[in-house]
Amino acid sequence: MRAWIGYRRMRLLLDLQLQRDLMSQSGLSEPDYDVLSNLSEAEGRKKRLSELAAHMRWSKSRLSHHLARMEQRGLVERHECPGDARGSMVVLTDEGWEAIVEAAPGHVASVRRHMIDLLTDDELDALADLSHRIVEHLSGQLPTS
Amino acid sequence: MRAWIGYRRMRLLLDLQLQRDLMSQSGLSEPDYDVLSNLSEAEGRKKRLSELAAHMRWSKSRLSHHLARMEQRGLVERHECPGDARGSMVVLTDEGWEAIVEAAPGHVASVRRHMIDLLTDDELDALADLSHRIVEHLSGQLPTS
DNA sequence: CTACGGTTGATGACATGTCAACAAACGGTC
DNA sequence: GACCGTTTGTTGACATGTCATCAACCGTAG
Repeated sequence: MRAWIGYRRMRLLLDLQLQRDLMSQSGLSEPDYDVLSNLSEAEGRKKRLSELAAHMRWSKSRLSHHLARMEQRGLVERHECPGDARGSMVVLTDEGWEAIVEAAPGHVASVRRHMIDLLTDDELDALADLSHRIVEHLSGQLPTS
Repeated sequence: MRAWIGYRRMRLLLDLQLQRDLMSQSGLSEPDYDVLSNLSEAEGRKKRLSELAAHMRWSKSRLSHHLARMEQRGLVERHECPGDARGSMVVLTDEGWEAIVEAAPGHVASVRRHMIDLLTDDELDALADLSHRIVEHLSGQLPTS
């Protein structure tokens, strides 16, 4: 029970803090950051919408809505998908690239300050292990979507 | 980094799973459950709105909106607050009490199944300790609100 | 070629959360 | 008692996420 209560409260406060740091430093929300980060690591800074959604474990609907908003801000673009007229390619714009490049160091520092630096090496190992186990467990029984 | 990535993914999947279990078993969302749970433990099954908000670390606005929705479903009621004509007392209705009593066992079982039972005693201790330390750290630098 | 079931992504309605502005009431001071 | 800064809770506008639905497109079977 201690572990559960602690986890809940940590999750609440940590998210709040990171969200605020990120927003104040770069004007990006965490979902924005995740999308940009994923795209920036992709081949050619672009990715098929459904692949992106699957990798992030977002619904296509959510991603589509979010991209619409990011598109309006000039961070990404939708291009036609060669070989599949249904699909769309999500492309990182130069502006989006700059945004993630500027935001990343601050975000990483923020994560270190509020989490990583507070834990011992043993604790980090334990956390990595246990979260990996839980993720494995849950991945097995998620909807195939 | 492993710890960070793992934590992120665990958080995403675990929330999804628990949310779905809870919703399908009892028709309550996690925020609903948290509100009801808090109220059910309170003196006389009622609590001042701002106290409730502070204890849950929700904004008063969020709580007010959420209560409006829960009130429409008959789970809670707003009463006048004796001694402070501004305030409002949030009161658990009988219906709300039944809802939380029925939902609790399933939710606890769900938490055990997807998290607690997957971890060793050492890991649970470690998680409790590290989350407590992070919460302490973050509590120190939160807005006074 | 045509038909058919499955996939892809967009969309509208709606639930939820954030933020800023507000009115009412409080409490201490003069 | 009138004043004034603070606290309380509500509200509206808006950002975000979910769900069901849809049209267009794919691939395959006949």
